[in-house]
Amino acid sequence: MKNKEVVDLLNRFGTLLEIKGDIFFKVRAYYKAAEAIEALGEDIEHVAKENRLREIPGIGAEIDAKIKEFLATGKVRAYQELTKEVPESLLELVEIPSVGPKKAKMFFDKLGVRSREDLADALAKGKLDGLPGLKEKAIQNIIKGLKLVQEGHERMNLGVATATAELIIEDLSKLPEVKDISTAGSLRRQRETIRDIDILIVSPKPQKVMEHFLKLPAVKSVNAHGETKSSILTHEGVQVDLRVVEPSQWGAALLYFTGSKNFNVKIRQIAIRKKMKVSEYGVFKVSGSRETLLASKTETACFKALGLPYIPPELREDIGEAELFPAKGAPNIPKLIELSDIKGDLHVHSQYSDGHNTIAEMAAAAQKRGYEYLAISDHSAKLKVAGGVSPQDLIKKKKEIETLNAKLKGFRVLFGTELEIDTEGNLDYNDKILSEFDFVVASVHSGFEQSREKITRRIINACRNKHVHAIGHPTGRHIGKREGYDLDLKEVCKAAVDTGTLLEINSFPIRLDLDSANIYFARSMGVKFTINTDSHHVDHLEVMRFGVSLARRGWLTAGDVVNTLSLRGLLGSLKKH
DNA sequence: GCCGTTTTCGGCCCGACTGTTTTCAGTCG
Repeated sequence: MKNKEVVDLLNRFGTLLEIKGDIFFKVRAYYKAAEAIEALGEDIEHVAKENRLREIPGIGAEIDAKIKEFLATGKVRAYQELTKEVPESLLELVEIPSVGPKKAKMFFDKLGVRSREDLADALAKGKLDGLPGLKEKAIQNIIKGLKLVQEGHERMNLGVATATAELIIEDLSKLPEVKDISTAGSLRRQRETIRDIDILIVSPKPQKVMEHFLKLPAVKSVNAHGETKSSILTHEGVQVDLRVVEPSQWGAALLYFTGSKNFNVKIRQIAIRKKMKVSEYGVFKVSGSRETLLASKTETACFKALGLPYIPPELREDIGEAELFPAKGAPNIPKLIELSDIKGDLHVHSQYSDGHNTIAEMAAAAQKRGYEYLAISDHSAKLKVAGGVSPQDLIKKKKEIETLNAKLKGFRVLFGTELEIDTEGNLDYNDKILSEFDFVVASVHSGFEQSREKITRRIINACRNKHVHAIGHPTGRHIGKREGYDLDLKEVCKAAVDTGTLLEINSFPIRLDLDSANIYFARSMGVKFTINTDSHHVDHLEVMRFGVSLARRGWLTAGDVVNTLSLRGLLGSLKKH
């Protein structure tokens, strides 16, 4: 999939135009197109080949042509022309906090600064002194920003962000002045990766809350602090933004700070059409210069005032925008899956392969979570680095599970495997062995660099085996480490639907694979899913919440996910041998 | 550059904070 490359290209295009000083709406058109493709889920090369790019909202004739040129030649002539005027390396400059397109342009025009290195050099030589609109404080901020960006302020995964936020929320919640508290922003929308943590608080005494916040032990430095808004950096380099609002503004503020940015734009456009206005202070009726407050206390009331149903935070994205804001009529919001719908986990490891805990320990932990079943899906023999289970040990493992099941009440351990799909697309165990398992999830752990055709063929081959129930972590990505392998997801979805094979939503925070855009796309193809944790420790069972969030972001209902079924229902729904 | 139950031309979301300013531009979300 070249989606990410196209997204990068369009974002770079937009930023370079912005530095050049082109009109803002043109710049935004590029950003909007990039966001639309990020939410696509489908392989952009497919879409381009079938000449459907212009069906994507935000892509018109110009960007359509540029994407096609890029896919065909790997280059875009207009982009190369642009970089002659505005060097590509200036993109490094706008990544520095407090340096935007205007300053980047000024540094380039007046000082010939082309990169972060140049800027550091110019700073050291005091060349920024005397530039218009730039005094001591601003220069200090640039120095700080430069240091920050050199240390790396990467997006963190949902697991890390959640842990950080929950610590801070726990601390702030103890204050009697804090009446209500919630995450906002991308964390509340449960995006797979988070840059900054947003926290919203209701308090009649904002000053007290702010004072306490700025003195939290986690705080390393303060970026900004005002009466209602402050921003800090933790020792781990995580930016946390806090807003404090009046009780009467809770709903409007929560709606606003949850975003996404494009979602806010969208509902404001709707408001304008209805002669209304939406801000973080409420939904207002506008007539002439008069504004009358219609709603602000709860999110539900704000949506209602706009003539919309309640839209869960996970859906406030570009994904599914066409369903969310249909040209005619009201959005039809499905009843999304919830964590409490999950009745079991079908992909966890035990000491038989590379897990830390015994089967009995894993089972006890799962039962404690209220599950009805747990499939112990250890690695298959070939994955030696992860202690793959030999055929001889499988016999022992199956016996152990049978003995344990005889003792357990209202709970069943399933005999599973995470089956290796080898570099040629062969499966690790033979059909006779495979027929013994209750559950088989087949995964790719090798040959990541192979061509799209080859990897796709390997996975489709696994789908075609009648004993394979699911494909594990289908794209193989590791957030922050490596992209997934080059996969033709559409073909895999077709094969999955044809053969009744499930696609896994892997909840482990560094995987979160399929991602939400992929899930939304696969759902549209008719795929069914299983949400698993890939736990290697009893504590990992907890990450199921992230998989469910992902499923919600992909618009899934409980009916789309097999491990919401009772044990009987599950066994009945799995591919027949 | 995109888009159309206000429009094929003329619009395109809204506000806080900072640092520099004597009224506002730039940055950020």
